[in-house]
Amino acid sequence: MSLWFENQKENPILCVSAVNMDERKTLDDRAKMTELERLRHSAAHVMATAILRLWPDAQFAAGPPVENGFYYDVDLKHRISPEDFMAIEAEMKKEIKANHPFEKIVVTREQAIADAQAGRLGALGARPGNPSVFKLGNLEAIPEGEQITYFKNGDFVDLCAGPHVMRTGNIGAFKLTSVASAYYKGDERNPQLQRIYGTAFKNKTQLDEYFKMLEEAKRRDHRKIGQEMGLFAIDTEYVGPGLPLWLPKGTAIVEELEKLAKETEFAAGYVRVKTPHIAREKMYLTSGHLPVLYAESMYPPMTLRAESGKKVDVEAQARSIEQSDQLLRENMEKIFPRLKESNYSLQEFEKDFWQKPEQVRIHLEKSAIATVFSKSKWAQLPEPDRYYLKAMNCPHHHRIFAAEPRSYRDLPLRLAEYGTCYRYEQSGELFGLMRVRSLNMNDAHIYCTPEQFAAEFNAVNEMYLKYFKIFGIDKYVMRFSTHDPSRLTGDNAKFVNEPELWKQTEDMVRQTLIDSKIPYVEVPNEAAFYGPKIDVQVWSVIGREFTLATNQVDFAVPAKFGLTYRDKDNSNKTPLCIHRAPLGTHERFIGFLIEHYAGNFPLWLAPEQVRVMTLGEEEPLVNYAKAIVNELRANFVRCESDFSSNKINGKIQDAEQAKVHTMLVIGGRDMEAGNVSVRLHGKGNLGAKPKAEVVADILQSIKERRA
RNA sequence: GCCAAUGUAGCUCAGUGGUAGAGCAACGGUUUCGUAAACCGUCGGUCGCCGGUUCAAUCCCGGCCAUUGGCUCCA
Repeated sequence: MSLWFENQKENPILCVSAVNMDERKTLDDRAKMTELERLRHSAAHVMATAILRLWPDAQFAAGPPVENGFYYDVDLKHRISPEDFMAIEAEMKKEIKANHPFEKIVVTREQAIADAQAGRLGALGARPGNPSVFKLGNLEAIPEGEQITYFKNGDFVDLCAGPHVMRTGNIGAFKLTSVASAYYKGDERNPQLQRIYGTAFKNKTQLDEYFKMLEEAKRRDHRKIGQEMGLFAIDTEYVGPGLPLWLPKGTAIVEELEKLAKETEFAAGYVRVKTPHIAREKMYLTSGHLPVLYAESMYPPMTLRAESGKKVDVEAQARSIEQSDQLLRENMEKIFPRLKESNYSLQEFEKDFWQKPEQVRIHLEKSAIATVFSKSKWAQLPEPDRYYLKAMNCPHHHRIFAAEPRSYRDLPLRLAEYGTCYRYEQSGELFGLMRVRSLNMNDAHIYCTPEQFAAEFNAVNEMYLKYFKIFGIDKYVMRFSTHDPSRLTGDNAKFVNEPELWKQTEDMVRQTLIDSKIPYVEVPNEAAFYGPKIDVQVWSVIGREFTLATNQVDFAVPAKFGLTYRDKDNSNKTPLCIHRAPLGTHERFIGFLIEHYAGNFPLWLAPEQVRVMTLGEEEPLVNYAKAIVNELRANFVRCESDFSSNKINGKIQDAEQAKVHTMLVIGGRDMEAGNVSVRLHGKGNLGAKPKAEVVADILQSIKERRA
């Protein structure tokens, strides 16, 4: 159940996209379950019933309806695989055929605890010695005074607040879809359970439609289309997982987006900067990314240290020392007897090294030398000099702010950059272009005074809306993320420890949102480490949901860098900083656009905007066609040609499959009349038109960024 | 990172304990075609990587890597 806003500003505050109708929603929320959700919730119970018939010792945790179906989390020794689905579905059918009523039973907390301990909850009967452990946990989460209920279908009794359909027979058509894993209550410290997914509908027709829709979604998948259209490639073997290569066609889109951003930002008073991709450790110790708050999302450092004019990889040495083996050392000592001397320095070693014959040197790996040599030297090495790949652009921008003295007259200062960042996302999180390790952010940092904050923050929000209009994005939610005070300090600290500033800035953002009447939802505990933020969550047409744009407040880091401006009263003050990325990253944004348009990009974005093809290869005809190609290319239109000996149907087939936006088909008749025949991708033949008119229309459409 | 599934030619996919096939693409030739596939031929693979079992492994077993579906995390 996802709620979104259809680009309207009617209801100022709004409800949550309840992806999980989970155990701990309020009873009120649960009562709002739609008919279909009830049906799926009931299907989850029936599935549990079936699983218990096959594996009586299964322990169940939570089994809610979700956006496209339902799941039930189960703890079971047997690993359920899709091969088991048939058997489970067969048991489910029996339960549905039996048409048991769903009976609601009200019990006392004492009774519920006793039943759980007897293993009777989420079970077909009492299971001595096998208590319903997860149900006990769920019981604890139910507030005092709230009614505790069971639902019973046939022999199966479950702790459940409902609601359900009347009878098992009301579950029309269902199918198990996948098995995944999930932590109990979503917490990775809890045991890992098997999550069995299924879906259910009122009838077979709707179920079939759903699977058809999934097929359609597969066709639109950005990974598939990106591959077919030659937009990007991910070369895990040579480049690395999560590090996409933009092929020429994809780069065309990248550059159109950058052009759009640059024009928009220029008009909004931004200035552009450029920064390197790496920085020294001090940068991130100062910003707070290191040592804790962002460390696990960063690539490990490159460690450099100058010694006798050579770069030495100190970290590699350290690792090698730990693993060094005696044999290696002995072999090395045969070649370099002085290694046995404790005061043998690296400089001396180097001299000796270069005196050895090449055949010897060639077999000595650098790391082997480091291993043997540094064993005694390690303690003498100076502090390593570490460089990190940047995970964010802000620290570099802060240093640009610091590069010159600033006056209140300079503010707001808006520094923009399409900056490339590198984040070490966990391996299981990588996903096509949507979740990658190298990302190009449509980034900018706005340094302003508290008085300027609301106007600047709003201007950023307005910029989102402007972009969304261009791309026809009408399903989105603004998510206002705040901090969790319990995570300012301690082992699982997630936010900078500035409780007062958190409160002030969160109030400020909330007020700005309310004043501007932008609909939003508030989500606790999801702020950036340096301040509250607004993310814009969108849904691609195939129902994939993710965060595109972001607008974040930073009250903490400018102060850590000692950034100040001279105010009217001649005092030095710390600016506020707004981090914003309305187009998110190229990777995710283009991934989204591919699915949004199903690869059928509007003319201005299309990788290949125009293809000119001829009927035949006669010279005059080809020359006429070439002149058109040249004219378009002279106007920066991405125009290709097909003058091959292929038949026209074949050429058209090729162009349609390549999703070329505009196809210009030229034969003798067109040439004689000074015409071209226009065919639009997916729209068929529009017939012959005067050449000049067609060219002008193409240029105009691109200029206006027509949808 | 965790759980599960998957990995065969550029792409989509067959297949087998005895060192592999199809269609499309690519390349060469023939064809000169008015809006979604003209015809013929050729090339193309360390069957993800490493190890084990076996006379013999792409197939069986183990480890690793990657992808996918989720979990956790996030632009």
